[in-house]
Amino acid sequence: MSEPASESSAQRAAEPIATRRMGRGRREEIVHAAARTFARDGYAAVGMRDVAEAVGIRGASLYHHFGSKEEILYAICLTVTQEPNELNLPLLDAPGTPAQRVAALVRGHLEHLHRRRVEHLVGLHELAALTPEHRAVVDDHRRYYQRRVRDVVAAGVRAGEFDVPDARLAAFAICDALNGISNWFHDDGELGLEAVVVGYVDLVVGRMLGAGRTGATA
Amino acid sequence: MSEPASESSAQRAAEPIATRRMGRGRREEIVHAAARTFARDGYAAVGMRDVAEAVGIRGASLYHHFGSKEEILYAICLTVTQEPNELNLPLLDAPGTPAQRVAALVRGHLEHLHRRRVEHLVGLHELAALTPEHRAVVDDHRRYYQRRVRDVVAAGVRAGEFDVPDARLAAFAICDALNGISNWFHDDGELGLEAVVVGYVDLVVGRMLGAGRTGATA
DNA sequence: CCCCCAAGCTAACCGCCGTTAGGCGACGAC
DNA sequence: GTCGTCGCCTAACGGCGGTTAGCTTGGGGG
Repeated sequence: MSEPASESSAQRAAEPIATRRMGRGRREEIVHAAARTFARDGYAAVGMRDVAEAVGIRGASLYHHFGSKEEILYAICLTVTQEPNELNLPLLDAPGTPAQRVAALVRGHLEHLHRRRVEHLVGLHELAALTPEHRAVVDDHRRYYQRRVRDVVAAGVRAGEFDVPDARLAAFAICDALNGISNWFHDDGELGLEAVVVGYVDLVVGRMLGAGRTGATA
Repeated sequence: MSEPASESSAQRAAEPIATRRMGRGRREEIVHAAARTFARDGYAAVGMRDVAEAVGIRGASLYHHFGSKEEILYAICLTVTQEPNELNLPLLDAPGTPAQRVAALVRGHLEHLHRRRVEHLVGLHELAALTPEHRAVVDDHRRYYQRRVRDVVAAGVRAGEFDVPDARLAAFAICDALNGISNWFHDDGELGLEAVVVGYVDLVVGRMLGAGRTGATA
């Protein structure tokens, strides 16, 4: 939806990023490889040459796809803020009770967290390295997500389905608990993704929000 | 060199004699100043000269107190992992029901989070910059804390006071929700610390752990 | 009274890393 | 065919920043 018109693309040629369709797959490849490296060693400890090596090219060649190192980080951060907004938030607009919709959001959030695991690790920890403008965009996306969560919680409270004194606090607790998962979840751990999804839907919807008595969590 | 630069002489004159005698407190002063700077600009973007300027000395002089920049970061990380272990975990050994003990831990945790706010911001986000050995120590402290939380949750479940299917998941959710607070809490916000403490004790102990029915949370 | 050490300073090094300049082969369009 | 341009290359710059070396000073213990 939101197409951030970066001024840096104007200096390069009369061809903005949006029309560069050739390198689209390449861009995603670079972003993903960079995310993996950043997640393992930290953004600051990884050089452009390292990122380039991860995709089999030379460091300077990266500048044919991205204007700067920070732009790569920005792309990573967008996939963990903008993408959930586009994929998960529609679940809150789907038909059903607030409990059902929150449950669907929790599941969708965790599946996205799992699918883009390395990107989330980077996007949660390396925000300080972003340009102030990019940081503002990312923060806006995240704030909007939290606000939508808060709104659906408040709606559930008004409908008598949820029972929490403060929808704001509950929304914060929910979002923090969900996002924190990416810090400890491992594919090879004792807990499978589905077990975590079921457990967190129960914890969040059934217990924290107090919707267990209506039995509408499934 | 008979006449030093005006700037350094001004700094020297601005520092009373008290600075000279503080051999022990100087480290803490540096750590706190560094934490504030790291929290605002990010560890990588802050140079030793910046940290030094924050305490009124020159960059090279920092090496009389710390062996490296990473050692300062390590000290910060210890105050947000080792210190909670020493201050908060004893609350779990105090007399009382599991619900009361968890409630006390939540309060203690949030108060420490507030007292060492900048240190927590750094300690949560800059772990990647630590030496592998230091990183291991910090991770050990954090794992131990989480394990103690899990154990008291499990104890409450065995005592019939809590009602959660998986103590591990509940402990993760609790710790993540608590630590996440430092990312959004502001002293000048609408929510005061005490309101957050009360709200989270209710959310975590009363609702997530299901101890509301026994009325033992206070 | 003298010596030593803690704590600070200036100067400088040096290696890393983001970034730029300019060239070269391949390939699709005309 | 030829032309442009896309993607990649090599070479190199520029400087930032952590770290070291060596000096000065002031205060406290012997």
